[in-house]
This record gives sequence, structure tokens and C-alpha cells, in this order.
Amino acid sequence: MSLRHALLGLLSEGPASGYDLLKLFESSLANVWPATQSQLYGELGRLADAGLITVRSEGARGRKEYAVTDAGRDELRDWLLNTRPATLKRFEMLLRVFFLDHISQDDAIAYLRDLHKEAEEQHAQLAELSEMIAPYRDNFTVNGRLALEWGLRFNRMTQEWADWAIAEVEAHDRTANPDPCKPE
Amino acid sequence: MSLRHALLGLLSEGPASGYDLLKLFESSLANVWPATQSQLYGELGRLADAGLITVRSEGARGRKEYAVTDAGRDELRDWLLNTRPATLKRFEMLLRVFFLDHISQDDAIAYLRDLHKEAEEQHAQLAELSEMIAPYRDNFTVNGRLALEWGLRFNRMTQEWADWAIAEVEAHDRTANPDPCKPE
DNA sequence: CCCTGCATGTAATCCGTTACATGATTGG
DNA sequence: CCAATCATGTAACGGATTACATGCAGGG
Repeated sequence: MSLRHALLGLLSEGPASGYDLLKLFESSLANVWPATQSQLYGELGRLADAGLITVRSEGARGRKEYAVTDAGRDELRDWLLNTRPATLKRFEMLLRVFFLDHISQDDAIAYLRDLHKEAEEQHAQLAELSEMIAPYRDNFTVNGRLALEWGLRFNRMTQEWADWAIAEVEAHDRTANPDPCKPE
Repeated sequence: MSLRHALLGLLSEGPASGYDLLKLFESSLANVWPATQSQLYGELGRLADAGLITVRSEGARGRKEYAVTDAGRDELRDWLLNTRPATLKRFEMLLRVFFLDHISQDDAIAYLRDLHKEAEEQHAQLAELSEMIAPYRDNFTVNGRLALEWGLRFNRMTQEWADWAIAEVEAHDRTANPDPCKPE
């Protein structure tokens, strides 16, 4: 239930509407915890029912401004202090690597080059974001920079790995097995 | 729908029962694409209905041995060649980093140390696995080693990042704000 | 004979995605 | 006045997790 805590965290920085929060998810949290509009409004309702947030005011166009309650703040702290991230990782990109022997060596290398390229592009995108937020000094941005640095290192690491993996696939001679898709 | 392709991939290495496949998921694919028993039997049924796999033989204790069909092999190749991984990444560990200003500096550092430790432990676990599979030379293991190397680099990277982040948090003096949980 | 491991299945529930549906306000 | 943006909500569907439920076979 991390969406719930993401919302509590964002609202702890200050009150906001569902729409405001959606924008925050699209900008700051897009690479870390994506969420859709549907999900967000649904969870806001549930948080309000549970008394962790309240509607502080209603504005134009049916806008509801939510604020976190003391109970909500407690819940956030408890999540941060007393629970550990349950990291069930699914990497489709790596799953494909397991089955690379079912396509030709050239296609396998093309796949790895593609991964390299994507990591390069995402790295560039994050570097740009890093420059954009450079002037800001608020707590949220300071924390965000820690996460961003992780992303930069992650993409650099993936590029280096892809280079290594390409060399590895090239070295592992499969010419003895000209039709690797049907090993029998 | 990657579970489907994971199953097709495993069955392309040779026929197996649901139980066999479950063991493979628990060993080889646990860190890349975890799947539960329920999910697996359900998907096997759907794959059989779709004609991508067939029951090659039925053994003792109701054991059904599945084998991939030509249609299934085509589907696997198509997945590998003509689709790109849709990487929606959710990192609860990083989400928490965004809200580190809601706990004390000491607690924040303790959290980062914990991440370091977990990465260290997972690295050790993967290194052990690496030694265990060292003698094997089959295609599946060769590919698996590529994925494993990514995991080793990932955990090394995360450790280095955690060290950097701890220094960063220590440098960012928050003594001026003695109650960072309630910034107002 | 009993325990462990082999072996399969179903049901409830939750979370996430996509799509549909609607309407108010503001700036050009 | 029209388009873009602000703003919220619901419904259908699919995938994942947890729990429940059952039973056979082989080794000690």
C-alpha cells in the first residue's frame, strides 16, 4: 500500500487537491512511483474515510483541498520508521535476457544495444531534470536529488553492463549451433 | 503479460510440469520475475487453451507434462524480437527517500545504512549463486549469468550510492530545523 | 504407517490500467 | 465564444497475492 503513503508524504509538505497531487506524481514521482488519476482519486477517498486526511476547503470547479491529519502524519512516520520496503522486483528487461538463446546472436546483440540506448536516453533525461531543479533548496527537492542521483547511477551502471554483455555474447561462439531456436 | 512469455521460454528449454516450472521460478527467476503457484497453474491452463502449449503426457499424482507448440515458439520469438520491455518501475525504497525529511537526521541515516546492508547481503547471496552455477554450460545458464552480473552490479551500485547519500545527509545541516516533521 | 515432497486446483481480495463520462473556469 | 486547462468521478478488466482445499507416492 505505498500509494497511500506517497499521498500522505506529499500532503505533509502542504495541502493540495487531487489534481495538484496528480501533477506532482507526473513530475517528481513519475520514475519512482507512477500512479494514474483513477487510482489517485480513489485512494484519496479511502484516506479521507480512514481519517488520515481531511477536506480542508472546497474551491471552484468542485476542487477539494486535502490536508493531512495528525493520524495521517503518524501513519507516515510509522511507515518510514517501522516498516521495511517489501521489494518484489520485476524486470522484464532481464527476463528477456534469460531467453536470448532463442534468437540469433545478431538479434541478441541488437537487443542489448537497445537497452544501452534506452539507459543512455533516460540518463540524459534525468541529467536535464537535475539541472532544472538545481536552484531549488526545499526539503522535498533535496530528498528528490538523492533519488535522482540513484537514477543517474542506475542508468550508467546499466550502460556499462550492456557493453559487457555484448562482448560476452560475441565471445560465446554459437556458430556451432546454427539454429539456436530449435535446440533439439 | 510477461508471465506467459516466461513460461513459454522455460518450456522452450524442454517439457516440464507446473510443479517443475514453479521450482524454476523459485530458483532461477525469483529475482527477475517472481510468480506464485496459483498464478502459474492458471496461466498454464490459459496457454493450453490458446494452443501455445500442450499436455504431452500425464504421469503419476495427476502430473501433467507440458510442451511448447510451434505456435508457442512463434509467440516467444515475436515477444523477443518485436516488442520492447514496458518498464514501469516502482521503487518503494526510493519513494521513502523522498520523505526522509519527515524523520530525524539520525533515523534517515539509519534507513540509508539499512539499504546499504540489504544491498550487501543480496550481493553476497548472488555471488554465492554465481559460484554454484559456475560449472554449468547450458544456454539457459549462460543467459542467466548475464542477468546475474546485472544483479551484482546493481547491488554494488546501490551500496556506493547509499554511502554517498549518507555523506550528503550528514552535510546537509538540519539542526536549524529541530522538528522536521512539522515544518510549519 | 507416517511424514515429506510431489502435484494440482479454486476463491477472495487488492491493486493498477484503460476507458468512459462530465462539467466549470479562464485566457485569448 | 472557443479551446485549453482545471477538476472529479465511475466502471470494466486483468494480473498478483493470499489462503484454502485436496490427494497421491515414495522413503524411512
